[in-house]
Amino acid sequence: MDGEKYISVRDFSLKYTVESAQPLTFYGDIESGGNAVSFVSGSTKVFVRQKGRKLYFRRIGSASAGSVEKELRRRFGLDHDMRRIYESIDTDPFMHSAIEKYRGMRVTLNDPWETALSFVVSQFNNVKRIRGIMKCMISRFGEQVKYGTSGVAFNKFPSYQALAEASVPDLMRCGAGFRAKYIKEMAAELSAGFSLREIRGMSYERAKERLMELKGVGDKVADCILLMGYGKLEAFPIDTWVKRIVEHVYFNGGKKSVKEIHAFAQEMWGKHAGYAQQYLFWHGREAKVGKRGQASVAATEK
DNA sequence: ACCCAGGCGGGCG
DNA sequence: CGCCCGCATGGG
Repeated sequence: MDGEKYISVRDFSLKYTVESAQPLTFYGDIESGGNAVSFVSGSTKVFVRQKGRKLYFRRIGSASAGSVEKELRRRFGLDHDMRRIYESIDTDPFMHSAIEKYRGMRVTLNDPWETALSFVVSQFNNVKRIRGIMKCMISRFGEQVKYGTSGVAFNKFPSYQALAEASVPDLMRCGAGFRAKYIKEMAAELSAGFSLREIRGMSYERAKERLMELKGVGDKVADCILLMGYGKLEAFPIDTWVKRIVEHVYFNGGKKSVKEIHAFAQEMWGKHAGYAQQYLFWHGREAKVGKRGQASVAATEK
């Protein structure tokens, strides 16, 4: 392991990024109130912490410092043009306060398989339990890596082959519940040759259609995979929170179908709708928008 | 006890 | 198509 190096950053918050229920949140180890995190990338364990405009990192494993820096830039969206993105999603008072409150939160870009597994596990589930299930699967099914004589050891992210070979009861022992059969079947489809690589070259619409052929992947999970696994920033995942928040903030509480909300989001935020979604989701969730006891919020207020 | 959680698949009209 | 239901599990 080499010493610590750093990347200069601006409009970046490691804390908000890792806390906001993205794939890394589900299996990375968040420390120091969100200002530090460690995670395994390939066969290398990476430690990251932020102090002001410096993002410090160190590593255990074979990857070079240069490749880790490149991975961090890619993964944390450090090269996203935040000035332009904020400009295009700062459409109303609600979005404005979301941006103000969580400035620096990035949409992360993760491995497609890691993203797919994370969001299949996320369905009809809560963040705390998703974390527990992901960590269990990593420790039980991920190949163990050891470095040096000090006995430093950690597990790689499990391969889909490993999960395809696992039994449903084994997966359920990690708390996966009724999702266990989806996980096994999706892993089996990938092992049988379903190409996640080919998705990369497809249009958003075609890619979504293709991903939804996987067991356990529906409209919402497909959009999550496209947004956080492929960097398709126009994807707009609609979960119970986003649906409730959009209805409450932009339609005065009126019920809207998922289809109507997709159309609304595209019209409103276009190619950066995915960024708008992440800020809507996190700000709305923290403020309990549309839930009992929330403070009043509306797009037109004030 | 009861309700909910970053939904999806399957069945029905 | 759209609608409705069941689904494992743990925490509030």
